[in-house]
Amino acid sequence: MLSKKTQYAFHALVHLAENVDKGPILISEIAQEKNISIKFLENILLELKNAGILGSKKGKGGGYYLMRPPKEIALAKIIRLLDGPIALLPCVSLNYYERCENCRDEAVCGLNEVMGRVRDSALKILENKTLKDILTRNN
Amino acid sequence: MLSKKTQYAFHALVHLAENVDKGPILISEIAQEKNISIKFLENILLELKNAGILGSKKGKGGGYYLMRPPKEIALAKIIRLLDGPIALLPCVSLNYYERCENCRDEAVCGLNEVMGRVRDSALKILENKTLKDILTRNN
DNA sequence: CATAAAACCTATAAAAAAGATAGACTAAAT
DNA sequence: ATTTAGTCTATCTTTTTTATAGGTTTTATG
Repeated sequence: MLSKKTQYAFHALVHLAENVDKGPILISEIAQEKNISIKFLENILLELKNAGILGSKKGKGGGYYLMRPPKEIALAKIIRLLDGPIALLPCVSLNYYERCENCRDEAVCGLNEVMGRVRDSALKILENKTLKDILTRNN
Repeated sequence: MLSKKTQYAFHALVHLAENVDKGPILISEIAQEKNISIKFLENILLELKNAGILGSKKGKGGGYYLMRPPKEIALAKIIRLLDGPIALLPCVSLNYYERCENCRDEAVCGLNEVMGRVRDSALKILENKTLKDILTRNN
C-alpha cells in the first residue's frame, strides 16, 4: 500500500492540476479541500518542491503551483519520490535494488522472475499514466 | 514492498515444495537453508498452518509440510494472509477495502480508476502463479 | 517602512508496524 | 522416561509513519 504521504501528495497534485490557471494555490486551501492536516501537507509539498515537481511563491498572493503541465508528470515518479520502490521485492527493484539474502542465485530464482513481471505490469501503467490522466475518469 | 515476513514465507514454502516427497521438514532446516531467524520463522510457519496452508507433526520425525500440491497454492493468497492488501490504495482493495477520505466520490476519481488497473494487472499474475511456478525459472 | 501573509526549515513527538526473541507448554516417538 | 519438535503467548527493540510545534524568511502592499 502507498503511504498516507503519497496518497495525500496525489490528491494535492490533482487539486493543483485542476487549478493550473489560477496562479499559486494556498497550502491551507488544499488541506481544507482534501481533508489533510495542514502541517503534514506543508512537509509534503516542500518535498515535491525540492524535487522540482512544484514551484512556490512566498508572501501575499503566494502558494504552490506545478512546474510542468499535468500530462508530463508520471505517477511512478511521485511514488518513487515519496514512497520508494514500486517493486514488491528489493531484488527486483529498478531504482532501489538490493541483493536477495535468502536465495542462492537470483538468476535462477523463480520468485524473482514472477515478481519482476509484477513490477513490469505495474510500471507499464504507472510510468505512462500522468497527473492529467487522473483528473477525470475515462471508462 | 512485501514485508520480511512474507518474503521469508515464500522462501520457506519453496523449500517445502522442493521437498514434498521427503515427509515433514524441520523448521530449523528451513531456517538454516534460507538464512532466516529460527524463532521468527516459527511464528510464520504457525500462521501458515493456522490458515490451512501447512500441516505439521510434533515430536521426533516431525516438521512441516504442504497441505496441498504446490500448483494449488497461489502467491496472492500468501501475500494477503501475511501482508494484507495487494492494492496500492485502500479504496481499491478487493479484500481490505476502505472508503477514501480525501475525495468526494470514488466513482468519479481518476486516481481510483488507475490504481484499480494496477491492482488488476498485479492480480492477474499473483492469482494465477503458484508455488509450483516459482520452483524453477522458465524464461 | 511597517505589517501581514504565506512559504520555509528543523526538530521532535507520538503512534503504529515490523522484526525479532524468550520461555514455558504439549504431543509424539522410541 | 526421555528426547525431540512444534505450540502458544508475551514481550521487547527498532524502524517507519504520521503528525505537530514554533520560529525564520520572503514578498506584497498600504
